[in-house]
This record gives sequence, C-alpha cells and structure tokens, in this order.
Amino acid sequence: MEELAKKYSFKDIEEKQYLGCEKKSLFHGEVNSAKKSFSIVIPPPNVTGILHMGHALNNTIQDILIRYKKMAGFETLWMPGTDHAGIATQNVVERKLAKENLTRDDIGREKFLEHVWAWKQEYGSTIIKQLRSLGCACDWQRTRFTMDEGYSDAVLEVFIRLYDKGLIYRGNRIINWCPRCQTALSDEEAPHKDMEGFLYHLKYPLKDSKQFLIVATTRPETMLGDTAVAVHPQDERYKHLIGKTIILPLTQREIKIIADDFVDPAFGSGAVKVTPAHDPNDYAMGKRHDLEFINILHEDGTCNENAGEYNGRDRFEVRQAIIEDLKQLKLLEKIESHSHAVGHCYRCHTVIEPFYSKQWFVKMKPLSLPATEAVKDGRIKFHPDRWTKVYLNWMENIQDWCISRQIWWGHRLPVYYCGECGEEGSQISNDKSQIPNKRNRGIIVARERPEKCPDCGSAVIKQDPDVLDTWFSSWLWPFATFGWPFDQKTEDGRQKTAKQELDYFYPTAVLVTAPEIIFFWVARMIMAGFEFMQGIPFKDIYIHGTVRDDSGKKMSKSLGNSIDPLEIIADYGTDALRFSLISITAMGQDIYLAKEKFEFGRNFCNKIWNASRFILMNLNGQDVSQETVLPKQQLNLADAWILSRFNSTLLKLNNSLAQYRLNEAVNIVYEFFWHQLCDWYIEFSKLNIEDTATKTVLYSVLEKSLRIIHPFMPLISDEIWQKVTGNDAYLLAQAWPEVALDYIDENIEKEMQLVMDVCVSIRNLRSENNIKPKDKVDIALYPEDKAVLNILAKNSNYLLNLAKVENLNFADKNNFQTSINPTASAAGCVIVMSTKSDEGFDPIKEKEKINAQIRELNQHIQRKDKLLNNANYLKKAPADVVEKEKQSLLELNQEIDKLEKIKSALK
RNA sequence: GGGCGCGUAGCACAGUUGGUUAGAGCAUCUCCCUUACAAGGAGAGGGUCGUAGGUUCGAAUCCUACCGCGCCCACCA
Repeated sequence: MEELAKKYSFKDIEEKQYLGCEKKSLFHGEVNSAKKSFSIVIPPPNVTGILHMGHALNNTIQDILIRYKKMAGFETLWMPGTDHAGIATQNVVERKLAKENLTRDDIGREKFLEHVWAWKQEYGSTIIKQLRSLGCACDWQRTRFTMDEGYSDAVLEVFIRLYDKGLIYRGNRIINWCPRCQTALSDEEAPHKDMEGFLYHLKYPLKDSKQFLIVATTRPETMLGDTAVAVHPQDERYKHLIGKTIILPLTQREIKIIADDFVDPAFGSGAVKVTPAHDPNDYAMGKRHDLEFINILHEDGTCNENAGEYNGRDRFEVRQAIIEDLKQLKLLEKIESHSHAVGHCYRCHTVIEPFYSKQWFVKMKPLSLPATEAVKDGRIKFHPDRWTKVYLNWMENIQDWCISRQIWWGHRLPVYYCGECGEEGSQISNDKSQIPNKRNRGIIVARERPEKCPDCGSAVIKQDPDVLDTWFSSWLWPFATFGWPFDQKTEDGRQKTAKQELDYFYPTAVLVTAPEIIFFWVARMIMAGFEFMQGIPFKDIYIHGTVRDDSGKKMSKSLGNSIDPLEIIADYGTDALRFSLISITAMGQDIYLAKEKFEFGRNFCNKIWNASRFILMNLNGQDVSQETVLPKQQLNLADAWILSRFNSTLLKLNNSLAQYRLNEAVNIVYEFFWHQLCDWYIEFSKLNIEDTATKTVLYSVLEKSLRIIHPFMPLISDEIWQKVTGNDAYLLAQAWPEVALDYIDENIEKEMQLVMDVCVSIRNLRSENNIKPKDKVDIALYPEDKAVLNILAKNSNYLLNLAKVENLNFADKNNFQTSINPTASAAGCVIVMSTKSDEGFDPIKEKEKINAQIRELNQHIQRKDKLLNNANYLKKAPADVVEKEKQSLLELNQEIDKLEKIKSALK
C-alpha cells in the first residue's frame, strides 16, 4: 500500500495509466464462447480530422459503454478506424499543392495519388493518437482504414453484386454539381440553406407580336438554356398562347409555350421558363415534352459556348450581366426580394448547380424495405426514440443514390469500357422503373481489368475515371472491418479467424453517433447490413446531441468558437474533460459548452483523490483488503448506512446505464461519492477509525466506488485503485460490483437521516447565531418520542463531533424550558442551544423567524386540508398517496406545535 | 410547406411513466486555511417551471392555441 501524493496531478498519471492498461491487451477483444459479446464500431473519423468536441463527446460515450460492459462480464470489442473522406482529403492535398503552385492536373492522377498517400502516412493517424489521449479503450491492433486493401475488396465486391443484381445503373440525370470541387454530389451532400435572394421577372417577347410573356426566376442566367416556357393548361390568362412561339431574348432562339400541370398559376406570373439541363423540375418537364437539353455551364461554373457572348464568365457574374442587358432592352419587368433554399456543397459550401450529367446510381427502394421494417418492428431502436420518425420518413421517400464522383481519391469504379463498342452505345435509359439486369454492351464490371472486350474482342479497354462516394465504402463498416468478404477458395487460417470473429461480434450492440449522419451513414449501414449480411448491423442507435458554444451556435473551426478538447485535456486532464462533458449531456439534447464547465470535472477528480488519500492514510498500513465486511446487524449505524447507500446507488446506476442515461449515471456516482461518502460517511468514520470493521467498510466502499467511477474516469480510478489495493492490475479486468440487496435497508437510512438532520439543524443554529466554527455549544434535545430519543442517544457521538457540541442533554419534550437561548426544530425533535454567552442572540428576531416558518407551514397545511376534504380526491387517488398526504399533514401540525412551544418559551 | 427540439433560480441545465414543500452545478452573500481536500468545509438568499386555455382529485410533466429561440426535411420557378 502506497501513499497518494498530497496534490493530485493528472499529468503524472493519465498517460501512464492509459499506456499501462493498453500494454496488458485489455482493449483487445477476441472470440470467447464463454462470454456474450458486446461490440461497437467507431464512427470512423475523417482521416483529415483533428479531434474536436463532437468527437470527444461521441467517443467518451462509446468508451463508457465499452468499459462498463467489459467489467460487467461481456467480451467487448471497440473497432477503431478512419475514413478516407474522398472529397475532404482531396481538397486538403490540393490546397497543399496549391502552395507550390501546382494543381492535380499538372501532376496527373498517379502522382497526385502518391501525394495523397504520402499525406495520409504522415498525418492520417493524428486523430487516432488524439483518441488515445481521450482514454478510449479501442482495440487498436484492429484499426482499419476504408482504403485498406481488404476493405477495398469489400467495396468492389459490393459494387459488383449490386450491379449484377441490377441495383446499380448508369444514367443521365440532373445531379448536384459542385463547381469548386468539380464533382457530382448525392442529394445528402448538397444541403439546402435558406438564402435571401431575388425573384427576377423577365419579359419574353412573343414571336410576331408586340406582346410579352412574363416569367419569374431566381436564376436568370439559366435563361440561356431555356427550351420552353410552361403555363398551366387550365390557366385562362395563357390558354390561348399554348403552342405559340417565343423569341428568347439575348440568344434569339425560338422556343415554344407548352402546357404542364406542374405549373402553379398562383406563383409569380404563372408562366415558367423551362431549363431542362439545369433544374430538376424542368428536367422532368423536358422529358415529358421531349424538349432539347442545353447545358450552358462548364464544370467549373463558368458559362460555356452555348452561352454565346457570355461564354467563359462565371455564372454569378453572368447573372448580373444578363440583368443589366435585359434592363437595357427593357425586358426586365421587376425584381422582388425573395428568400429561398439553395443547395450548398457540404464540403466547401459553394452554391451547387443542378447539372444534367451521366453518373452511376444505386437503386435504393429495394434496399430500403427490410431496413424500414427492422426499425418499425423494433429490431433496431433509436435512442432517443424521436429519431425513428426522422429515419422512417427519409426511408419511405428514398431516392436513388448518385455514387460516382469526379475526383481521384477513393475507390475507383470497377467499370471498364470497350473503346470500340462501349461507352456511347451503352447508355441506359433511366426513366424506366425496370432495372436492366442484362449487361450492357461494351461495359464490363469486374474486379480486374479485362484483357479484351467480351462483346467485340477489342483490346482497347478504359477504366471509368470516377471514384465512389466515400459513403459507399463506409456503409459497409460494421462488417467490412472484420475482413468481409471471405474468399472461400483461398480461405486460410487468418480468414477463418476473421469469419469467426464476424460471426461472434456481429451484429454490433450499439451505434453511437450524431444526428447529422443518420441519412449519410446510419440508414445506409442498415440497408447494407440486410443486403450483404442478411441482418441488422446493430441493435441500438444512440443519437447524441450537437456540441454548441454557450450562445447556442454549433461549434466549428470556421466560426472560431470551438473549444479544443486537447487544450482542455492539457489544462484539466482527460478524466475531467470526460466527466464534465458527460455530466451535461442529457440524452439526445444538444450541449452548450463553456470552458468553465470543465472545472466541475477537475474539482471532482480532486475530491476523489483527496478522499482516497484520507482513507489510505487512515488505514494506517493495516491491510483490510482480505477482511470480510460484517453483516449489517453487527455494524455501527454509519457503516451500515454507507453500505446501504452504496448498494442503492449501484442499483440506480445500473438502471441508468442500461437506458443509456449517461448524464444521470455519472451524476448518481458524483452525488454518492461527494455528498454521501465524503460529506458524511468519512466524517462519521473518523470517530470509529480504530475499528477494523469500520476500516473494512471504508476500504470496501472506496474500492467499489473506484470500480463504478472507472468507466467515466478511467485513468484516475486506475491510479488510485492500484495504490489502494496494492495490486498492479487494471480496473478493466475487474468485475463490476454486484448489488448486495441485503445491505439495502430503509430503516438504517432513515435513522441516519434523522441524525444528519439534527446535525444540520444544530449547524444552522450555530451559523445563524454567529458561533465561531471552533467554539463548542451545549445542546438540549427534546425528542418527540422514545424511538427518536433512542436513536439520537445511541448516536450522540456523531452530533458531538460533527456539530461541535460540548454537552448534549436529552429531556422530555413536554417539559422544556429555555431562557434566551436559540432554538430550532428538526424532524423528530426540538433543539435548544445554549451558548457560552448570549452575544449575538436577538429573541425578537428569533420570534420573527419562527413566525415566518409557521406561516409557511400553515400554507401547506391549508392546501393539504383542502385536498383531504375533497371527496373526489379521496375517492380517486390511490390509497397510498392519500395515506402519505395524511401523514404529511400530521407532521406539519406537529411541526407547528413545536415551533409554537419554542416561541412561547422564548422571552 | 411539413417535421423535430428547447423556453424551469442571475447564468447555463436535470427533472424516467402526472403524486409529499420543483433539484444539484456556477455565480452571489456570511463564517472558516477545523490534522483528506481553499480545486475545500459549514451555512444563506434566489423559481407564480414562456403565455393563455383545457383534461384531471392532482400538471413543470398530458392536450390545444399562441409567443420566442434553434435544428432537420421538401422540386413552387
């Protein structure tokens, strides 16, 4: 048994404890048929990521669950790893090249990828290192990366399987195009933001007429690609114009006026310009009416040759220019301000452009069906439940997923085109709901580059230059990280093990993540789980809140309002960070952070340290670790009490943990340790500190407390536990304490509560009468009845010491007298204090105080009287509630009696 | 246009299915460096639970409307 340093210094222990624990392989999970498995896969942070508060929260939650379950007897596995984050990573490396005045095109695809890999080698493990400083018990030897060789096999396998099944197709569609990243994006990657913009009303001249048709648009530059103007077929204002021709201003192109039900006659002028290549609705109309598709933009967002004189200028510049030009031509009717939602790139926040383009898509509807069912019937549960609706709503309206990206960093599509018979001849019509499941001529989807075209024998084979959406690899995370798919033919020992591991650990227990990736990732993992593993990937989904600053704004680097968890760790320590974060994280609620909040955790660490230090000192070198805690009947009140409290605390704690109520859990631990163990029990124990029985209880309660603290604050708990037990093991390898129901005793708790209440009342008296803390007082107690008298008499020692009482006398409550001495009333007895002098005591003030108390009590009494005289209440309320009320009324009346008596006894 | 969350003490928040006198933290005030801890101890003050109705014997809790704040989804140009 060693001593603890006088001052707690997290810097001396945290890293040491983490590394020590890792060295013992305690973070590693393996197939163990003797135990049930409990596994979590980490939401893989972007390989470009640096730890922010959101990660800190997310991973602390997972770590608590893993550590708790491991101690509770499960074989646990927390699978760590990183995501290659296609666009994000490519952007980072491109920016780096830009500093050397290079673009990716300058150096070419191969060289560029070398740069990215080099970057990944150098910086890719940053976030992993940072997770370790958070104390995460991840199974690091299993760390995966979504572009690992094996993982990439899984991605290809999935692409091929879905293609063969007809669920992946290539088609021309309107997609979201980011002109800065120069790639297509999925709908989820182009979130809409409300923006204040303008609604421009343009005058389109009718051919052979002086008349105009007015159209309204928010994007006037797209008029260069207009191929029709649409009106509602029933709109009386325009009916006669249907089929007439318009001379499109600036280009002088002739376009038709068409009728379409889509048009809302009430909006704008009731006439809509139709730009099929640059708007999803117009695209649909274009299809319906067989209109021409004119693309007016280059991939970088500048106008192309179809834009005539505007060719080469940026889309927003052209917008202004066109408005100017139309104004000159007197073709601008008016401009109104107009707020509308505009899609933005989720990586670079550039306004996206709807773009008609040939891309690869996944047909989602068939995949969504089992994933919808599993949540509906409760096989997968969201916590908190409200996300169920959000999920189902998205699932039920699911759209096809655009998975091809025009970037270089990622899994390249396993698609090859024959230079002779492929490509052009292979267009797939995507407006049929039927999936083509025949291979298209000249397109080869295969793991390896084919030697020659199976259709025409040509050896001119080109691989599709595109890569897959990052999420097309991360949706396989729960099983691809285990080495899926397993090649039957080449199955070796390692594959066999991997397969067993997948069988054992899949489905995982719980997925812990933030709400913003429910669609990106959570929903798709469920779909992939059913499609490729024939079952759910996880049973529970714990959705935690977003970390915000104290004014409610989301914390982000770009806003400059973020609190760096690493800085907090440096200033307050890992355990303090974890404890503070979790304690303010109510289930699913956003959390509002300010730096001061971490003092809470720091202070608690300090408290744990000092309390432990006290206990260690007072064991006096006596080893009680092998002593048995006596049955409660043989213990003194305080000892029996703390055991009762510990066990009922544990009961509550287990319950909270089972429901993922981690803030509740951590606050239960805090409340017990600080306000019961430290504030009261340690003080009580000082009086019996020579008893082996008390020492044993003290030791036992501390030892067990450290165990239950461990999942939340792993490092300090290990450090102290090792010192206290003299054991060099780690708490992760110890068992979670069992609830000892025998020790939970309501009567003991009540008796102790009485003593504590009297003690507090005496302290109150002292404080109100300005008695110095070190001065002793004499106290006379007038207990209500024999029972109270016995309890207080038996435990008077506690009062003498904790309330600094010199002489404690007991008297008959019906016969107490006082001169000018301060008095108070605690539950069960009247207290009279006599001080050495009467200095500072004012009987008039005292009477006023008592009167105020009586008034307050009378209010409660009146309320209860009314309640208990209410026939309806007596009839309808449960008997026990009524009984409680009656009892409470009785007590209130007794309380008043006591106060009256005190008052009249005062001079 | 739908949907969700939040308005509780000066501040930022808990409050599990409705049930004694609504709770801890930070801050404030008083007293204390009492031999585990001043990152501490002992006390104190501070709330008509956003507003207005309703259901109920009983509402911070359930229902309705409204007012603020925040978020998500959606092809009205």
